[in-house]
Amino acid sequence: MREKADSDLVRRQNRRLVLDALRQQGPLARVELGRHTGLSPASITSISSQLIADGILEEAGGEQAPVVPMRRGRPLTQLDLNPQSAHVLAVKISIDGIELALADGRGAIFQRLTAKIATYEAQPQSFGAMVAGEIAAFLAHAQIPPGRIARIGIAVQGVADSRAGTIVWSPAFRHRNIALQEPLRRALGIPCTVANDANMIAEGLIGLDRTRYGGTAAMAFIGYGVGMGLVINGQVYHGPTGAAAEFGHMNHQPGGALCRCGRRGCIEAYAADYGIMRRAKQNPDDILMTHSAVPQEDLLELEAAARRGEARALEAYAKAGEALGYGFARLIALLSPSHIVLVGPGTRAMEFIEPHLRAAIEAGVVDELRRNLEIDIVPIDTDMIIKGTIDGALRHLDREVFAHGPAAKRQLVMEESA
Amino acid sequence: MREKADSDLVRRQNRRLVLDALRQQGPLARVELGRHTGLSPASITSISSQLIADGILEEAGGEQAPVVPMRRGRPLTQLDLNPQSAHVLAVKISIDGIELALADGRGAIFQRLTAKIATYEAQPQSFGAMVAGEIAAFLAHAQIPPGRIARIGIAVQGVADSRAGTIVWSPAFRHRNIALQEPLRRALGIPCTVANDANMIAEGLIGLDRTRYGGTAAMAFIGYGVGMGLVINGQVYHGPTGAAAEFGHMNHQPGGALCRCGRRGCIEAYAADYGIMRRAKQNPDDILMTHSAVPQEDLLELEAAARRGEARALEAYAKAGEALGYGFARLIALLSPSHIVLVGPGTRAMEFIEPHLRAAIEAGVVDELRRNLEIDIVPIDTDMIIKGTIDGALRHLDREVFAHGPAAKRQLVMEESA
DNA sequence: TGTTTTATTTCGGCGTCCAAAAAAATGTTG
DNA sequence: CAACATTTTTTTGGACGCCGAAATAAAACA
Repeated sequence: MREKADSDLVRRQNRRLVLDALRQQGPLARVELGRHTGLSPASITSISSQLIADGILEEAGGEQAPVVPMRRGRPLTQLDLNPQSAHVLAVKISIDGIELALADGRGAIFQRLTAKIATYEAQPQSFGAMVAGEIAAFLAHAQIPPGRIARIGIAVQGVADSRAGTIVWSPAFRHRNIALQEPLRRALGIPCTVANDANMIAEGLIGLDRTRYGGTAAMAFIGYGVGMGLVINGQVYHGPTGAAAEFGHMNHQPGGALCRCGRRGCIEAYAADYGIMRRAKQNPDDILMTHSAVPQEDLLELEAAARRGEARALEAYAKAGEALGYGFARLIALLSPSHIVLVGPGTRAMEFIEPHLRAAIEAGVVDELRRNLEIDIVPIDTDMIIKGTIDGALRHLDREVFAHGPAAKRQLVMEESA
Repeated sequence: MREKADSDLVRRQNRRLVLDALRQQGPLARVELGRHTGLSPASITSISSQLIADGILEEAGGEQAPVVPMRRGRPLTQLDLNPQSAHVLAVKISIDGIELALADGRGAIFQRLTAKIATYEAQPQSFGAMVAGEIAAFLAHAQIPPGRIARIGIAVQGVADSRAGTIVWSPAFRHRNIALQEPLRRALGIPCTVANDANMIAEGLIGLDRTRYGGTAAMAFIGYGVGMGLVINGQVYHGPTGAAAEFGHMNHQPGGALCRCGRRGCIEAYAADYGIMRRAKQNPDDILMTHSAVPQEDLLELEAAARRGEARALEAYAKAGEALGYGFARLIALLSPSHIVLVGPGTRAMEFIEPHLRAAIEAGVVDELRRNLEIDIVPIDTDMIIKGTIDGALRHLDREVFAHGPAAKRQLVMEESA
């Protein structure tokens, strides 16, 4: 509510409504678009024909299975996003690894690559250029000119400043404040977004089910770390500085267990892989194990131990549940979200964690505030970060580019009349 | 971004921009309105003349001191809100007391009343009618017909459901779920908002300084209880159920001190008047003193004791600071607001609380997240709740009524042409 | 009194929406 | 198989609100 309204805003908003409906629902006929957006058939005709002319939409080829084939009247002509409208690139950076995925305008991934890249010892001055190099090589190999890529989304563990386009702090890096947006823009000429990986999961979940998660929800990722994406009024919340929802580093216990971030008592220090493992092995609270990830075998063995009923394993999971539960209780007191979603490999052991988690929520927050709360545990999909990054990049494109329409339009009109 | 855009939306949005600018800046000339809103002079003329015709604005009488008197050119004609456009009523309900204030369309209070009213033993079925009775009597005495009141705002301690228009739980009531909106609408025919008192303080602070608090900020009230108003992207956050930002009942310490809400370890149980007093007197943590407010003399005496350096008083304030500080640390991890504002009588003892509060924030949250954080301690103004309630009601009117324009317009146009 | 300056209003054009009517494309039926 | 029914889509004409430019208004200055 800061922007002045004029016919430009009207066009932008309504074009975006049409694009949103198609992203959400898949191919739709014009009448259906009218129902979804509230616009009249006349307006839909006008908007969609412009979007088609702009190369953003296309009429679906007749091979589309007619859903309701036996009906009188003129058949529906489905409209869909034009996959050629633009390509987007999702980049996921983890400890000493980088994952690239190239998607078309509909979000379908058609090329991907996983590569080693030295992150932990990387220098802030040069890392951006290194990533740009990886991307350039990947695009060259895929035979896609960089100009076809409309946007790059980068997901990274830790604190990202999405405004400045930098990695503020990440467990994957020894150094701080690593710029990415600016080096990539310089090297490749492509705009880019840097975001926390959990925020991208939230972005993906919104794409999956907007009616469920489109209100106010908290998505917690539990695994090698504890992250969160916060959805407030249907938007992933980024906060004034572009860094927020650091649930993993929300304090649970003053002066408590040592966390990777250097503070004491963070939720992550109890509920991330390394925190659980540390406790299960009865290692002291104030010692951090190596910076590399906890081996998968060890985690599976711990789950097996818990299944056998071994007290130490159960106790470690209980403590994780308690830390998570009190964290959620505190979050609920502040925001009272309608959904809390748990995702990530850590949910494998949920049977041992959940009772303590729920008990802590009950002990920690007034009944009234959690009356309409649902807790969802979503099956693990390691690709969710990549998918969410692509979704987010495409929605950004819709909003900031496609909704505006081509800047050249006025000139074309003038040429015609001349 | 759910609403379809048409000329109706354009009118609404731009009328609202004009109203917002006037509420924020006071009287403005048309050119200045143009600068504030981004609209062209032609549009401002058109919009303002309609708003004047609707009785919402008026041209300021010449008695207005010309700010820049010696200037060439046609002098500015100031426009201002018409105080007669509507009246709003603010109601503040506290333990066994009710406060009423009647304000004009500019927010100036011109009539007020403080009365006793039995809240604690009030029945959920009848309390709404009782309040309606008080209001009717007040209006009769003020010789204002109820039809002149466009909106009632009710501020109450505790958890309010602003969607349902009820008091969900409040320390001022023994019973729960007390309906207000519906009884008032039935008895008086006036729409009404029920909100938490701290949210209304936030509303008032936004009105005071929108550039400072119009982004993302947390306003904490410290006094007989601990409340919070959360401003997210310039809007007071109400949450999906209409109840949120229950900072006072955010857990600080699992299994800790008993709180008025019945849970253990809430921040309020350490930082509200009764919590501080309990600790200073070394009463056990799990005993609640009477439900009446802590006497003012006792609080002043405790402050004096702290000033004399008495250990028990200092320790109680230290504990309060720690509870508040860790609460803020947790809040910052989630939302990283740009401002935290402390208001209320509890800030009188801030010199004893603040060092511990700041130490807890430092211990509890990564440096990066609090880099752009400012903590403001705002001088106590007991009237802030009333003022904020009025501000909120007027902004609601602007948005939902004045921005739309009269429904009769179409008919008028048709009559003219006939 | 005429000139300069600044504020406001008027006028004509533009872009987008919508309702209603027309056109298109197909199924149904005698 | 031609006329009718039904549904989708496009076309047409009118409304609304914005804007730029020109006109008008109201003062100070000279």
